[in-house]
Amino acid sequence: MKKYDEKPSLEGVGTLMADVARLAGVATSTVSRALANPGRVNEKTRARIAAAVEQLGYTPNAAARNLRVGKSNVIMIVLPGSLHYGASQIIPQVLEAVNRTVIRSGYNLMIANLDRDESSERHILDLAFGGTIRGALILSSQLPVVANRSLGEAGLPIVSLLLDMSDSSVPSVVTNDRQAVRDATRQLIALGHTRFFYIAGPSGNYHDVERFGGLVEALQEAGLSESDVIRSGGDLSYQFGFQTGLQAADDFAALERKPTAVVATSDDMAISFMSQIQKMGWRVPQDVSIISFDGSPVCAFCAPPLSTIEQPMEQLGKAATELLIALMENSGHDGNSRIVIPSRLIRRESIGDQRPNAPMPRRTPSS
Amino acid sequence: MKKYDEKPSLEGVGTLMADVARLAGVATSTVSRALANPGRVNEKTRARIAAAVEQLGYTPNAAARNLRVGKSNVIMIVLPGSLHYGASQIIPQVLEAVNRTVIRSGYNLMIANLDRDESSERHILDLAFGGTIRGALILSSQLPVVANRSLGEAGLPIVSLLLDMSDSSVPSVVTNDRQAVRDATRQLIALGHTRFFYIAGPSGNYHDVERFGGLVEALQEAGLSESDVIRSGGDLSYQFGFQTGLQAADDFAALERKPTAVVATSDDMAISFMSQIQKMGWRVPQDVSIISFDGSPVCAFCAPPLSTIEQPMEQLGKAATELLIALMENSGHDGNSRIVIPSRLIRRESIGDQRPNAPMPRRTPSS
DNA sequence: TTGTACGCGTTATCAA
DNA sequence: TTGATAACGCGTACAA
Repeated sequence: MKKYDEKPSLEGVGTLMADVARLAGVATSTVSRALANPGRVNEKTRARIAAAVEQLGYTPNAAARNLRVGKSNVIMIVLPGSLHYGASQIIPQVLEAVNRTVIRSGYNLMIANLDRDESSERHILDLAFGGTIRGALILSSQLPVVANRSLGEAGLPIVSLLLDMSDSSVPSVVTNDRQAVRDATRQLIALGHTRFFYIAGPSGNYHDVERFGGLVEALQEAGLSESDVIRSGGDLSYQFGFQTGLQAADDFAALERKPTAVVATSDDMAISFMSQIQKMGWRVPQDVSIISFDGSPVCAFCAPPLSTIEQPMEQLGKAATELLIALMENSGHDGNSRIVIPSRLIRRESIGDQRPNAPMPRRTPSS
Repeated sequence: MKKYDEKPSLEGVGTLMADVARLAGVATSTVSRALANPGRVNEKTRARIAAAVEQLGYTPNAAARNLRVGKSNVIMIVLPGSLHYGASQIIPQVLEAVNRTVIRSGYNLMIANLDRDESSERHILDLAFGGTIRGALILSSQLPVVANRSLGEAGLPIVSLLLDMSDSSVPSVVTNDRQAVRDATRQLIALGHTRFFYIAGPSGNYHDVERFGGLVEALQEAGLSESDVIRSGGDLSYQFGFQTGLQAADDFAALERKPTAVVATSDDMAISFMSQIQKMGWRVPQDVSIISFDGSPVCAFCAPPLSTIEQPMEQLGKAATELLIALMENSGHDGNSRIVIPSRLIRRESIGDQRPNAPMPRRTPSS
């Protein structure tokens, strides 16, 4: 007989299933059964076991169980590099919704950050290939790949949240950004707006493509064209949306013929943009109308209150998590599903009328 | 010989240490050693093993390792019930800082939410007693306790973040809220303010006690007293800071003698409060000066830009995580340590001068 | 309905 | 420096 370890078990978690079994006067297998499948054990012994569990404060060891059953109960959420990338407001909300759903289903949530460096990719792959996680929720446009391992080939279910990756056969839960922008733009056009200013997030991004696309579609419907919209932003070096908005304000100020309607791709951008152009002398909405994206609560308290296309984070997080869990539990993986959740414009005073007979006067700022 | 399982290993994680050993022509124990302690193995075989690992894309199974070594590499962060409780802005920041530090140290971060119900407490305790986690970071004022188990007795290191629990012998990393409010209040008093309005978060809360305490201390220093400050807020039924701010504006409007200085305990409250009282006809800062807490970036873009006491989330998260890891790794647990990180007032235009000869005129709103 | 016995994949001990 | 081997704590096939 050998003494390997000093400590017979995990720190402070002294109680083993064997202890429970001893106290209840049964075998460990009976305890295991009583816990996992109470129906398949005599009611009386089940009660005795339950009492012993209670008395000892027994909690099954997760590592041992995971090892034995060959699967974990941890879900990983992969967040884009910086938590506040343009969209500082929405990540926490989605995280909360996801976490709630995860817990409610008996799983645990682990966070991973996908920066653009190899070490964070490797870290994620270790989690996946090391069996730590059972499934992954991705909020980033690229699946991590290092050397001969890639998340797609880890053999675990993946669901993309916010970004549509269904054409890469990653089931996705997204909003109908394109349509939402199209509808919002139609409203602006109906109010007489014909010259647009678009403040992009990281350009080429799925969201950027969809949103800009929706804007252009609405323009074309109305006989306008892509040349009637001026793009700003899209610079990856601006990490905070606020900075992008400030830069956009400078871009705006430099234009000869001012657009009258602005579509910003995040509330942060819109807030700093509006603040800055107001400082420069333009009035919102008399001179410039603004709408943005995300539906941050703070928009209601801007001056004027900011119109924003609400991202239904609660529903998105919940739907994505439920889809992932379904994929984890039914091996019947049905491939490239795609769930679209509608977002809607919350219309507030930042939208103004530009028609010739509009109730509110237009003007050109002095400077 | 019996066939227990259909699948010989974890889903999609087919490669075992035994496979690596076979390919490299060594025993598994040598592989294990080469990975954990490269110095204690012949350089040539180490290289052969490394090549085999690379070729097979081998990743060690975490559950098996955790089981064997009796400890996990997961840190849990316990967030207060609702992610946006008054302080919607700071949780994501702290989460990011914590996560970065956790990953960099080779650990993983798991999220837990401490709602006020028993199931979430039980969930947290299962994580702790089940050996899933190795240490915990707490952002909630109470340690979970259910029946005969309590987090404090799980035998794992705990560090409190933001809330001072060092008197309950939980090492804590906090800001010097009391002093920060005292200093800010002194500045307001120096500008002639003598009547204050305080918008509380959850009252009785550690933060509330500290912040209100700091305010009162400054008043007393100046020969004023607690009766010169009117409290609002503190209502637990208001989940969002924004709602608290709106309610506070109504409270403010109902006062006979208006205070001239407002201290809000979160930026959200201050933003909606300011917006609302401006709508009602008061001017900021001519009639009312406002300072708040958190240092949210958005404050810079309010009208007028909002003064706010910045919470150094980066440093807090980093310090707390490093402390926790130190406690996890050195069993030399030194008990009730306490790290205080200074917060500072970012002074902006929301603070005005109320002295008789002040450059800016006061006035009373018409209504 | 319950007990016996084995193995999940890894690390650590000991002997070679 | 390396290899054989015994655990870590649990779940499950099988026998009783």
